[in-house]
This record gives sequence, structure tokens and C-alpha cells, in this order.
Amino acid sequence: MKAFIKVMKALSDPNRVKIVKMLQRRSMCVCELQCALGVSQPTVSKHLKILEGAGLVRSVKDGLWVNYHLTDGSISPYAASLLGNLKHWLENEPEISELVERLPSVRREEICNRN
Amino acid sequence: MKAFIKVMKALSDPNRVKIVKMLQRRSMCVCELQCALGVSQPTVSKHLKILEGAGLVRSVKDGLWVNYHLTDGSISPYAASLLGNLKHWLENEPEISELVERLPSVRREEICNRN
DNA sequence: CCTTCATATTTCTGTTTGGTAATATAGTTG
DNA sequence: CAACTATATTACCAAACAGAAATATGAAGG
Repeated sequence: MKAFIKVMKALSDPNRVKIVKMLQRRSMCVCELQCALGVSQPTVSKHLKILEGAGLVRSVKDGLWVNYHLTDGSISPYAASLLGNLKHWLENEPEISELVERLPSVRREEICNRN
Repeated sequence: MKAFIKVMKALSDPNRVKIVKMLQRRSMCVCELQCALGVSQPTVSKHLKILEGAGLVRSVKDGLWVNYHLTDGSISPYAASLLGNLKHWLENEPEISELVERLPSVRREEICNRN
């Protein structure tokens, strides 16, 4: 039950859903997500921790950067199912599609070093 | 997006999930749900309103009683999908199975009249 | 129409949550 | 190792939320 609630809670916040939808396209580091969402860095880190705790995302260190990507869902069947559905869901929501369209121009080289 | 968030939020609370799992078995009135959950009547009504707002349950008046039942999900694809998954999910959670096993003994005739 | 009863709504309270600013941590580079 | 940088953690605040007590609503039945 707790695992289920964790997944549902994790996906109950618009910014966290946006993170998932962006990670569907490609793995991203914290500063890229921060830039795309327009919220503070600690906020992004906190959201990522919640998504990670629910088994929805994983992180891989790459030097100073930490790249986040979606899990395959093998940790939690709830996460697996929801991630599967979210591949199709919300694709046509302006809030999401505009974000995704802007993704190619969100590159860490141009963002960082000016936190 | 808002509709999706509503469904996720609605299913982010243990008591609301329990309500859904009970309504899978049969439609129930407020006092039956109150008895099964062991929370106050206003709390149950509030939870039901949230579930209704998310398109997960509907109510039918029957004299003094109000019977709640699951929707077919035609209002929201998110509700439809989650309700479908929840048919299998959590079936073996003690928290749920114990609740469901007690359901036959939760009958309005024996509960009401002593609020 | 007055009472009773099931449910809904309102009001209030303690807790959780999303956010930021400030600070700590841990790689990287000179 | 000193300076820098990307991320994490901490501390704090305002808004949202789950809960109960009190009250309102509205359908039945006398």
C-alpha cells in the first residue's frame, strides 16, 4: 500500500509530472531540469528525490553532473504501469508539449556556470 | 493536466484508495463506508467528494441514503485506466484484504440510527 | 408541520507539502 | 590544497490537506 501511495503522490504534482515527461525524451541533469521548469535548484532536487523514492527515476553521476533518467519500472509494478501510461498521456497538453518542444535548446553547457 | 493531477491526488490517500477497493465489491452508502474505515462521517463525505470530482465515483440517492459506486471511467481516461489497474492492485495488501473480508458484515441496517 | 435521520457543509486545528534562501557536500581544476 | 561548480541538505514560510466537532440540508414518517 505504501509503495502505491508513494507512486501516486509522486505523480500528483505538476512539476514532477513535467520532469517525467521530459525524461521520456532524454536523460537530463538537475540544472537542465531547473532551467526547463523555471524553479529553484533545491526545489528540483527535492522533486527528484521524491520521484526516486517512488521508483520512477534513477540518477547516474557524471563528474559534477548528475544525470536523471526514468527507471524501467522493475522496482515497482505501480511505477512500471504509470510510466507506461505516461508515454501516451498528456502528450497533447499545451503545458507539456511546449515544454518538450523547448527541450532541444536546453543544454547544460549553456545553462550552468551561472547559477 | 489538471484532470490527470486530480485523479492522482484523489488516489494518493490511503482512505480514498480503501474506498475505491471496497466499492469494487459493491456500492455502499456513506455510513457503511464510515463504519468500515473508522473515521468520522464528514471525513468520509469529503473523501467521496474528492473521488467524485476526479471522476472515480458517482452517487445515487435512495431515499435518505446516498449510494456510491465506481464510475465506468468514461468521464476521464485516467480514471478509467487507474480503476482498471486497481482491480488487480493491492488485492493482497493486508490493509485491504482484511477490510474487504469484513465487508459482508457491514450493512447499513445495523449501522445507522446510532450516529 | 414537526421530528428524525442520513448526508453535506462549515469551521477550526495539527500536519504535510511546495517553494525559496542559505549552507553543506563532493567532484574538478588550477 | 584552494577555488570553483553542480547538486544535496537544512531551515524556514505560506498554502494545501486530513481530520473532527458543530451545524445545515433535505427526505421520510408520524
